[in-house]
Amino acid sequence: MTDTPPTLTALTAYLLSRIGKTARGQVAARLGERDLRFWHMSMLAALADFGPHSQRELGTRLGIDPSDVVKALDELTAAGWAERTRDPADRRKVRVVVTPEGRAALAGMVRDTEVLQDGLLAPLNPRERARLHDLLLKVFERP
Amino acid sequence: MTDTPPTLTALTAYLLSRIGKTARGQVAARLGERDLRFWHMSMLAALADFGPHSQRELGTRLGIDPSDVVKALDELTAAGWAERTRDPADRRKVRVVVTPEGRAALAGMVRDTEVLQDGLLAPLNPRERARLHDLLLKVFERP
DNA sequence: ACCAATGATTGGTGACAACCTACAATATTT
DNA sequence: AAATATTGTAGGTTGTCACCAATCATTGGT
Repeated sequence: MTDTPPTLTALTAYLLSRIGKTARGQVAARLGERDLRFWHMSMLAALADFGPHSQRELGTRLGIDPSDVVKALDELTAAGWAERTRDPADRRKVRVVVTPEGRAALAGMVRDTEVLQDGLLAPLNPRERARLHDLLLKVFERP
Repeated sequence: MTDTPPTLTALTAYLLSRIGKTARGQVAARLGERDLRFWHMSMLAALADFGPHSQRELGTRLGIDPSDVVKALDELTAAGWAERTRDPADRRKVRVVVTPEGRAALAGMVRDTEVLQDGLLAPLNPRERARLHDLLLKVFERP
């Protein structure tokens, strides 16, 4: 009775949308326990992986509106996870860097996500999980 | 510069969430051109695949609040795609059936989604697409 | 020196999903 | 018959998300 219509499950796009939503939901719930949102992690990851950004760079990289970047960074700096300093070369720009505390927080979020992901992918064995990740990556990096 | 942080792309949960979102977005955009929403398709599919439902059954099957089912059905019946008749055995219940026009509309939406899905999965060859669908299905039907 | 463009910021907006309460009609239980 | 539960319905709330316009400081070009 709780079954999903086959007409829908026959569509890969539907499965992606549906599973993506539960994944998103679980991550959001997990992060929410510590009053975090999805883009807290995204921003910290961007800063940790690619080094300092201007806010505009951050926005374009993550596909977020510049005005929303401001609000997000307000919280990150308030938590002591990122710091804003004026770029001396171009004083309009803000140079955003991640702090060691920010890196630690990011590591925690990643671990949480991995635990959760283990549950989500429970029906798959390690080889299948790797295969799934590989295929998703290909789709994601649409060349 | 538009690259996504590897810390994130290393997480299958992130890829699922992200790709799912774009899939959802594209389907929503496509349907939106005809003033349709996601659950128009879900409901029609449920009715077409499993036969008549009471509204509560529809709601629990699709994970939608009963009050929202009402609003959704208002639109479906207004479009002539579904019909409400009182269940003679239990006059509290409403028996919801899909009309032939509803089935035709559903078929159209499915075709649209398939076209769109072709674009989304462009980086994969047919064999890979089948494999992806298979893996997603396993995850979806978590036993 | 002036003007146009850029970056950050503020303060909104509209759309939407999820949820919740109250209620009327009907069924079921006591 | 009376109390209780279920079903559909109407209406509203909340949070989030994406987006937009206006503003201010700063820069680069002319």
